[in-house]
Amino acid sequence: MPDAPVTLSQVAREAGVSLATASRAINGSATRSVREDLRERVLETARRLDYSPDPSAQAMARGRTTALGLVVHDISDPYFSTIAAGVARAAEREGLIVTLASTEHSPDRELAFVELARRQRSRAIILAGSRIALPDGGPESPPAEILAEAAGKARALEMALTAFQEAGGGVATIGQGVGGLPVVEIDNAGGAGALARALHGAGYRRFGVLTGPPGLRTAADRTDGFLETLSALGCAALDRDVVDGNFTRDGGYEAMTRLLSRMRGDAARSAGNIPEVVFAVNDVMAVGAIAAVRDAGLSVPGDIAVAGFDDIHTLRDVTPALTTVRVPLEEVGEAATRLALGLEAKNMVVHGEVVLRDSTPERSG
Amino acid sequence: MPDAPVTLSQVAREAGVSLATASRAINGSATRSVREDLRERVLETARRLDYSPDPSAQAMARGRTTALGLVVHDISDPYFSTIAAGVARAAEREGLIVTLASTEHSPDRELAFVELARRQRSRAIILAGSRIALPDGGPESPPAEILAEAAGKARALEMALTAFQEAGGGVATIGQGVGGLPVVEIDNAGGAGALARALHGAGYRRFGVLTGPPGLRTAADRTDGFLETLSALGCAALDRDVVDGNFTRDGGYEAMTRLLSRMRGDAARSAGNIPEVVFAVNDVMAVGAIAAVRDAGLSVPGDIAVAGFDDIHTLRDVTPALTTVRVPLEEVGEAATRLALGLEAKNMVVHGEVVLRDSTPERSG
DNA sequence: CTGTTAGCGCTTTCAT
DNA sequence: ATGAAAGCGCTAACAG
Repeated sequence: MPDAPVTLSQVAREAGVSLATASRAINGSATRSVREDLRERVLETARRLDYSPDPSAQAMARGRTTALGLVVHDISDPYFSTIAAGVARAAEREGLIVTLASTEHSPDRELAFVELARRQRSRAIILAGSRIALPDGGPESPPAEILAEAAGKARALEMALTAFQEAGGGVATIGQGVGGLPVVEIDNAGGAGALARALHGAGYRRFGVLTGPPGLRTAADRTDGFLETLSALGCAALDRDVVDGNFTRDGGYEAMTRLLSRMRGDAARSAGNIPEVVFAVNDVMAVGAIAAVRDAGLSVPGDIAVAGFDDIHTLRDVTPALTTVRVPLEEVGEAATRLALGLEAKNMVVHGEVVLRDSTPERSG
Repeated sequence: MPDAPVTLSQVAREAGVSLATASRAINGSATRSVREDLRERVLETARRLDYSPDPSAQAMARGRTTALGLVVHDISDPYFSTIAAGVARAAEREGLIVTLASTEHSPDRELAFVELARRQRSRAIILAGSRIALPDGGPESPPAEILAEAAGKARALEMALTAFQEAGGGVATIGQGVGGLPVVEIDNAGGAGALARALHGAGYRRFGVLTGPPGLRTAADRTDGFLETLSALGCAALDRDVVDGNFTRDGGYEAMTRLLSRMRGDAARSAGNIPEVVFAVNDVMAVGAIAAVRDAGLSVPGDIAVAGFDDIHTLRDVTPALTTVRVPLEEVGEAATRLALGLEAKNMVVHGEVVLRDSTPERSG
């Protein structure tokens, strides 16, 4: 027979106390206290009956749930799944249940989940990799109407987040700040700059960049940080390529293919206009870029060196080993959780660490 | 001001109807119906007030939640995160919220989550990669007490799952069946067998196997399927190695390293006792194995060919491209969701597809 | 067809 | 220190 879960009142009856006392004994009330022997008795019967509270009922009574919402673009992307692992660990430590939303890059779905979190009275919500930030309207930026629509959605999301916060929920974003909301900031610009400096130090002088999709702040910051450091060093990128799509392996492949074909057609090719190294703004794209180089009959790093960003663990064994900027993603997830829960001072910033590997060998000459 | 979410009674009042009518208008009661104009009016006010129901309250009243529990070993493992993507997609389609549990390979935590799901009255629960199955007590099997403990935990888990089911929850497991519970079975043995046949067809005759941790059914089935087909073809594996740890990249690395050192010391080495190809029972391990071969100063596939299992998307670009058995993990996740929800007939089985790539080139001679 | 009224399981005043 | 009772927001009998 479907044995219904044991309720608190059963425990109370069995222990010979009132419902209220049982409740207080089990989750120690702030104001009231319970006589030692009674508490003992209640706890013991609870254990014996294998009682455990119904989260929904507690949520109703307390006006807040025990749920922590995690919103990612795509849980199958190792960037996000690594963050998710950190969040899951930290959440469990706090006794919270994590509810996962994989938006598949849809801003509408992102918004819907934030609103769901609010009405569901989630304890907190963590947004990873939000597209919230807007492109700065550079030369390759999309048409105005698209921009306006994106701006509208970004604003709606920010409002929803703020509303959630005002309703008492905790919020944390991962990546970059959003209108004053708490953030575990990843120093994308700084990391990319450090990478540029390291590559320059290794003897590279001619650079290409696969920038990732316009409108993704993470991508833009990495690009900018890289380019700015480059010019500070007296170099300029030879070529940059905007990747459509979503920061993916295939995006990296296509971008590199375009970059390569541009080089081929280039009359200035003999003038040394070929990048010695190409920086793809994340590892997953870098891997696609390497594949593209190979499919074009060239070699990495022989003909072109390639560097990425993130240091995705699963990609640790690609060949040649990828030069990248390590970001402790799992820790970022944990930090975001603590931040969202108010266990931590706000707005921490995580710095990446440059890791030079075989994909960008020291360049002698 | 923390604007509290709009409640149904506010909507009812505003629309000038009773609470019950409002409820019926919004989620069409099975038995009762509502006059068209009233329904309209309610719906309109609900929209205007931006009402949305409180899931906890609905859960209490209805006696069941809108939550779908997903339990995985490690969400940062691409095998599981890909499954999770499928589950998330299917769940969203059904209007369910997925609550994620990453157990970090702890059977205790697995059990705890199943029990949580029950008392929380989750609609359904999906277990991926459970360690539920027991080793068959082969020569390398662990000591009896460990076995007994594992058996106890497996039994407890199965009981919890059954209890959950009897309480009205849906259940699906992924990988292999568990005591008659619904399962999206992955034909691990068949896939591994097909791989063995394909490698044999490509000219390989001397095989090694990195079997993965004892006690993991998925690993065991793949190993067995491979070895059985091998002997049917008149071959035997030269060497097999048990990987401690958890089916991971490092596990693969270590296992391959051990296998290699065994070969070195082997007097029979000149007698052709070196495997031509090593089958690692999943891609992640295979990647580690390749790294180990290289670190030993040998090459893949020049000195040793390597094959994996799963066809993890993120690993698509390792070099050399990995021969593997493709498992449509995302679809598996979707199927499991439908199965757990009773939208699908039970116990589907998914067959993998052998994909021969550069890591196991045709062997002439 | 609509409205009234019990709860769902738990927390929390408010009395005692 | 304990208990009785009033909800939390919603659904589902049960009356009209």
